[in-house]
Amino acid sequence: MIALVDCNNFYVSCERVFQPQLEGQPVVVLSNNDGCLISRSDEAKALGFEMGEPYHLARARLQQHGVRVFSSNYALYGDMSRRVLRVLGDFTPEVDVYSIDEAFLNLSGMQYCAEAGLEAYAKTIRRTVLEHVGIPTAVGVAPTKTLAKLANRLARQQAEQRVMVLETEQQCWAALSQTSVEKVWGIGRRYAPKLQAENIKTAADLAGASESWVRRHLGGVVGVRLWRELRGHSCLDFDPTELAAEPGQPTPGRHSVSCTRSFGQPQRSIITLSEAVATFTSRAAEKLRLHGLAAHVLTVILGTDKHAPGNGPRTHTAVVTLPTSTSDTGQLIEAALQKLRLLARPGTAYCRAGVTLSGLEPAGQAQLSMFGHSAEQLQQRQQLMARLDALNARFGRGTVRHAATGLDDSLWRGRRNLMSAACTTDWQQLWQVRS
DNA sequence: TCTGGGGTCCTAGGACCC
DNA sequence: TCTGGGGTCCTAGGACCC
Repeated sequence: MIALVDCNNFYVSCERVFQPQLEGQPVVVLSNNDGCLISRSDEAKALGFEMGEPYHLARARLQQHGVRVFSSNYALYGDMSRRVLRVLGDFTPEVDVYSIDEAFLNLSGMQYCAEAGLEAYAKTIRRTVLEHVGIPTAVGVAPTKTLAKLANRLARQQAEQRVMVLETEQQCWAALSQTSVEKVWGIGRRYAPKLQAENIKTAADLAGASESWVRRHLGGVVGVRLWRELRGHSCLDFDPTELAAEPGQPTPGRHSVSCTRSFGQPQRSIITLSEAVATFTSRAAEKLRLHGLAAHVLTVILGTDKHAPGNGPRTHTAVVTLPTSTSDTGQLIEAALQKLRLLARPGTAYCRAGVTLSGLEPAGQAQLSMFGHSAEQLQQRQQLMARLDALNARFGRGTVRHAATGLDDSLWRGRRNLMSAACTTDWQQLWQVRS
């Protein structure tokens, strides 16, 4: 059996932990660049605010209803997420982290812990996370990941306990018939109307369709996998995440690492674009080293205004294959800027840029003659990166950085005017209690 | 004026090669 | 005059998820 633990309205919950006066109040959290609403308290949902709604369109109504608005504070949310995962790790040795606010727990073989039954065990998980971290969760338990997601949705509708266990086949079918098909994990805005038109209204209707029908109408192998999962046959890998891993230990299963951002203002100057791309490359390289990985493919991305009329391509990409894999910021920046100069068209206004690193492999698979460096030079560069990361970890991101990232990011940096303090990860922003 | 970012997987067309 | 087929790489985009 698989449990899905989901921290509903996670970002709002994080803000509430340190500002308890927000409890019971309508609260929303914005995306990067203060662009859209990405987390809403139940009170804000009840007022009609939608997921992904543009902030500039919602602003007047938010003000009118006295909704508290926050820019996203990923330093805080990331740290709270790690705390939740640490608690979950006490309930099973196998935790598969799905996103910042969701994780699958493998409960097979945990019968001896769950003697009082899976429902009691799920309630204990929920209570413990709330007591230790202050974050509310919902827990769905079922035979497959897709059914656990479905159980989780139903759990959220429970008044108090927010736990739902689907153990028997009858329980699974009952849950499937209570769930409309567009709520199924993997059915998005394109497939939902198609299924409705075929008179498939509920998850049970879909599970009851024939395999060949599903293969034909639901994207081939992807649809069949979903269909089997709904019928209780596990098709999605359970891929335990190494929670205790020290930073720098290779993280398996990852295929790419990116850093892309929208600019506060459109940018035309190659100098500004270069500084932004160098900054994003540095950040991606940090992530790479944190996961103990090295990349041998780098993609530079430039995006024009995706909301402007016209049919031309909205993103332009250029791919570099590096001589060998690396996680060295300097080498990655050099490669990225070389490509950027070929990609950027003079006079074009770009609204977004980024870098994706792929072709990942565990770092340290000695890459001699990398960019013409000897083994000693290579070792020195690795030590340099380790020092850089240690300094930035201690004194804050960007304390020591490459000159190519520029001195002034105010031209291109996105807006984040409403941010709460990074009160669990930054000594300068510790939580203050006034008497 | 102002519309996120980070992922995965799949498909399609053009250029190029043999 | 007659103008194949298979492969790779690149770019772009679609679909889905959180």
